[in-house]
Amino acid sequence: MKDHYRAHKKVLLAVDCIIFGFDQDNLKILLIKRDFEPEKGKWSLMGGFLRPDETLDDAASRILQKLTGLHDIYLDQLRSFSQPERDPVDRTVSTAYYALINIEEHNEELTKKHSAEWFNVQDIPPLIFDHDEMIRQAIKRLRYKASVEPIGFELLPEKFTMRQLQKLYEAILGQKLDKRNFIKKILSQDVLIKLDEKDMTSSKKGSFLYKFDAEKYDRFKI
Amino acid sequence: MKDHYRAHKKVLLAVDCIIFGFDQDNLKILLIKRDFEPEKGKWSLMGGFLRPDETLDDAASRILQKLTGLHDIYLDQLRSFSQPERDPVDRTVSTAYYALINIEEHNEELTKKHSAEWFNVQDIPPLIFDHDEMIRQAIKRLRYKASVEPIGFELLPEKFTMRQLQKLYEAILGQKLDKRNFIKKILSQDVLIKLDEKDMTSSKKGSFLYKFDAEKYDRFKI
DNA sequence: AAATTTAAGTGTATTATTTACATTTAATTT
DNA sequence: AAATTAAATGTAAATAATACACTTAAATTT
Repeated sequence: MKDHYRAHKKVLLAVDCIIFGFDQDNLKILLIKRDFEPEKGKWSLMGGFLRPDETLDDAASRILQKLTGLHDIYLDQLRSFSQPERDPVDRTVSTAYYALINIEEHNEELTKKHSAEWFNVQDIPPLIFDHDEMIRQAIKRLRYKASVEPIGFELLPEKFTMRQLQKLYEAILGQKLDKRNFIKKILSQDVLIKLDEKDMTSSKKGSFLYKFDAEKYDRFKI
Repeated sequence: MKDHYRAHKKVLLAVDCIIFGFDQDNLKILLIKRDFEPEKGKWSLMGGFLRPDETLDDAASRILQKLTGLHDIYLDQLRSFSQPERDPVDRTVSTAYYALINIEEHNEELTKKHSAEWFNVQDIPPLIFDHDEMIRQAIKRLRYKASVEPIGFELLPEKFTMRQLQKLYEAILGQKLDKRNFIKKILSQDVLIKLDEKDMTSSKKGSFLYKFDAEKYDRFKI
């Protein structure tokens, strides 16, 4: 190795995942009881360390898969957190990622293992290190995204009603929305396909189901 | 150190700075001729390694100050880049920051040292590693910022004309803007103070100078 | 002193987007 | 047949974005 490089101290690089889910009412985050020291037994984001042969994106996918068993999850890098004393054991810089997953479809795999548990975003327990700050920033980012591009494909079942989609947006943005204006706006984005099928569980009349037009949805993404 | 931690490989953590400046006509980026191996002599972003006692933000400030001599520069974290082979010498993850500085006020300090040179954003030479990708993403971020909040305080002299501000926006966004609509929009944001003073260099009539209202400008920031 | 030159400064009409707001409809249950 | 339930729907008003061209202030030239 070149001398110039040798002079510098290496650090541990961690990845922490803010895993968002939606349960038809509330935006939730998956937390785990940390099973090693320090702070063993406290609530924490799911995390792990970067391996020599992978990118941070790879590491986030791997860690997410370990917890959820799921491949091909939506993941986006949030930012890196680097307070020198954030982890008291050893200098560790952590890059936070956030993920969106469908709770209903994958609930069994999730909470069995790792003593994982979903918490409403308004109701997060005390967390280790700077994980609360990571969550704060992830929510801010998710809100921003919801305001500029369609979102929800990853958080909803394949077929969903307008009401469900609106509730998801309300949960993300933390505010009530007007039904007519919401529908108008969403339909103008032209990313939904209206199905010939109704969901009959919510009312006597039933409500039409929609699905995302994957191609148009992707084209919309920034 | 705890066993759990010992098992993981440490990496070098670098910081690279995309330094934006504006010369009254073009958006520019400051590059340096790299003075060590590998890739010695090639153009590169200004960078350095994280020290044990500092945050990534601190490191970016320090590195920026080394090159520019300037304190209190606007700096924002872009994201971390982690391809395993991005630096051929040793595994190095780099966190990119972008900075905005006023070229005119600081040109001497800058280009003397470190064989630094300003390049138009449309005209960046081949760079080492993944620095071109970092620049691409930084420009994208800067454009986004310019579209949602006032920008330019850091890139313009203290007093400036509407024409200069418009040219800055045009350089950032890479497109011509309508003069009347631009002024209307900027004034509606209520972050400018019109001075009783004219710049007489650009025309016979002279044009009024403005400055930013620091308090209102900051309140606008996301 | 009048005419010319130069860039600064200004307004309005049109279109698109966002917001506020209430009734009707389809199907089931009683 | 009447009542119930949530779904579905439209319009007017306000705000924001866009397109577009002439007048003005001061210096310079004739």
